[in-house]
Amino acid sequence: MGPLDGYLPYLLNRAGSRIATAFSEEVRPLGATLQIWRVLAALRERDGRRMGDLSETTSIEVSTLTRLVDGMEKKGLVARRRDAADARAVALHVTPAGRRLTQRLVPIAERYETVALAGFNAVEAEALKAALRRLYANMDALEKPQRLRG
Amino acid sequence: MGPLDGYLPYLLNRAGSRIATAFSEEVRPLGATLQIWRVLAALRERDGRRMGDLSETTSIEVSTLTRLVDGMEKKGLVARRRDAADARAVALHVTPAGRRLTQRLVPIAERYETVALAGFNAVEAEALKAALRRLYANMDALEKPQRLRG
DNA sequence: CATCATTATTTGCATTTACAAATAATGATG
DNA sequence: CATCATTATTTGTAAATGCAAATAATGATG
Repeated sequence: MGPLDGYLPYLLNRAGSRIATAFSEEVRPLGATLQIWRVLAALRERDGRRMGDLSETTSIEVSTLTRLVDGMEKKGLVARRRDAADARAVALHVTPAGRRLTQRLVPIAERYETVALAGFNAVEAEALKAALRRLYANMDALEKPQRLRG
Repeated sequence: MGPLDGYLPYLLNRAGSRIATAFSEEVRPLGATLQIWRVLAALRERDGRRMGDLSETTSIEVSTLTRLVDGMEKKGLVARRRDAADARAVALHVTPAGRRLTQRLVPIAERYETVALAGFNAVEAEALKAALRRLYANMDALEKPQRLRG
């Protein structure tokens, strides 16, 4: 393995960390954090998600998510409800206050995307996104082999 | 802003987290962690780096790095030395034990790169890396405007 | 050489994080 | 319907993290 800046996981982490740090700093005055934004963004896409689903989408470990949601509930941003279909599960719903905060965060998030992709044309930007999706899917190969059901 | 999976920072974090989690799990039996690997990899590229430099290259916050290095020193992987040129700075050096651990981690790291880029040809892989470097550089625009010196 | 602004690292401390174990509910199976 | 394996979430607890303040050393400046 040669220089760090030819190593993909390094480049990925470096870029991700830099966006994350800058974004965190920027939303702090609004009383938000990056993790809160991730949850709100996931619920904005689809409200009433379960904890497990939310954990998967946000890449936040479930036990961490539980406590993050505790805090968001205290702030009145979301509400836990027992899932109608399966009472083991908890469905999370945004409140009006949560929606208002989301509305303030979306433009910031959009700006980050714009800045990050400055100088990329539409084709290049889409190629990058496609590559990242592909990369994510490729990692299936390293997952603990799942027991087959049935 | 539309669906999450069209949002670049989301894709970036998702891919990065997935690699990070899998890698962490895999190196745990060796007594290593992802952060330890990051430090060792940076020192492998260039030994005797200062803490600040190391923090920048690894994306680990300096105060966190200090304590991480404390632990690595206790494990005998690295040694702190006062920087020759500037006694305010601390230069970090790998020990033989650190080198041995690095040698065991490199093949694992290489495998991660291979798996992540499965199905990419050389041109596509290089394009992705170039895009990530570019994206990282683009974030300069959001940095707190630095006071000019002189 | 004392003072002072600057830079590099460490420490204090409160919060966040993650693994593992505990709890809660489901859906068979007998 | 009691039992049991399975799935979803939470809790216990120790370690990692990050901001802010403290410490240490430098390099002018007088």
